[in-house]
Amino acid sequence: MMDRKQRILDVAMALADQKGLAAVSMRAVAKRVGVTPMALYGHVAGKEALLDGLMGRLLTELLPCVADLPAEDWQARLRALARGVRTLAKRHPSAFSILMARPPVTPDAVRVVDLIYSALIEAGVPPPHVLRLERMFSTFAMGYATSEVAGRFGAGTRDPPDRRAQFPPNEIPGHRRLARWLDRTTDWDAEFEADLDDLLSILDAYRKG
Amino acid sequence: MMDRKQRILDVAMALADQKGLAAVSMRAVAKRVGVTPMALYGHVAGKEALLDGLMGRLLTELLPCVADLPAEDWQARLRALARGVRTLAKRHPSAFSILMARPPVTPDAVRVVDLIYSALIEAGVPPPHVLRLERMFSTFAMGYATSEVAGRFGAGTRDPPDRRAQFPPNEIPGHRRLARWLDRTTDWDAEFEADLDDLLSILDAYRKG
DNA sequence: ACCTGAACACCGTTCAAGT
DNA sequence: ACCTGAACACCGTTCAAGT
Repeated sequence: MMDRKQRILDVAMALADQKGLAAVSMRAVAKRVGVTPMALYGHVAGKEALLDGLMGRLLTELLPCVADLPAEDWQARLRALARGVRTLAKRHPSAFSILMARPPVTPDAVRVVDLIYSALIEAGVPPPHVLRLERMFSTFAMGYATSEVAGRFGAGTRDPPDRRAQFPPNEIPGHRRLARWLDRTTDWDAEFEADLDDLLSILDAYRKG
Repeated sequence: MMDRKQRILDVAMALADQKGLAAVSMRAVAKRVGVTPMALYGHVAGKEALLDGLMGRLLTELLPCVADLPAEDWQARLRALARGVRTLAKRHPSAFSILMARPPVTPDAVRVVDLIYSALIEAGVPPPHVLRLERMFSTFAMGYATSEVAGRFGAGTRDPPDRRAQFPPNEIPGHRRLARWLDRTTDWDAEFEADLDDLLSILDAYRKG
């Protein structure tokens, strides 16, 4: 038999994937594990610890995305990490939001940060800028993925003619001028890659070697 | 007497500010309003609608941050918006997370997006890029503010010597090489401004006029 | 060491009833 | 039109008790 704690986290993640994060309750997890709610407390300190455990799972799942890439190819590694974040968000859309909502406390969080630090150092970014640019890079990747799965993108432009019709024309002049483009559908993969290009071009400006 | 719905949202926001988003329950709001929980349902469709109402409040509070700035000064407007987002997050740290967790459905969400569209158009960014760069810009500003108030920044580096000590030295080589800088405290205001500089420099590359 | 049962103080929401 | 009371099906967690 498997470690009980791992089984609990398996069940919690499956529940999040199938029914959303709101359905991840101590009682629902216990029922699926086949045990009384109180039995969970022997393996997990409480609900908060359960969510931290899910965060750990997410970060562990992210780590292998750079495994095949040599340390020298820092651009490929940064791109792979960013794409990995987005893939992770699509695999676990409900649980993913934990990553932006709570402080990262697991060891793998430090490992992920270290992958980005190492890539930036390899790129020749001076150390004082590495810390900041790591945060900028990860903030963008997580923010984009979160926005995508949470529906933040598209909600403002979804059914745009209807929404725009609610406003007097001069109140939202930007939308008015962009109407032609707002009615197009967006290729989110392509947009993400274009954003990555722009961000990597920023890094270029800081490289010294 | 004030509109009941506005009073309900006042109370909900105050509750979020004082006791966190988890304390914003229909029952707790009703108690503070001085009414039975069921009485709320006449003015708000349910808990979800209540949270949408809070999102509306946040966006309405953000809008005036560019009021004094002329449309021509698009750089000042973008900077003011980004700073406004961050100020908003500090004023309502708990409620702020709603903005990244749910699709923006209020009219003011469209108005905020329009301010950024207009600034980018004013800057001379070609229309096809405006939509993408608006999302990149807002994703960054919201992501930074969310990370800051949710504790995502700093958690990995807080008490860094202790955390680093848990790892064999070669497993996190980036942290090892950056140890000298990791032990410094970070000026988050300055970091945000530096990030803004970098993002605005990206926009510069797309300007045509 | 690991689990259970009963209990406490909470949730969101429905529904029928009151004024 | 607006509110209430009782009820239903849930929560997280404590505590004493079982094996």
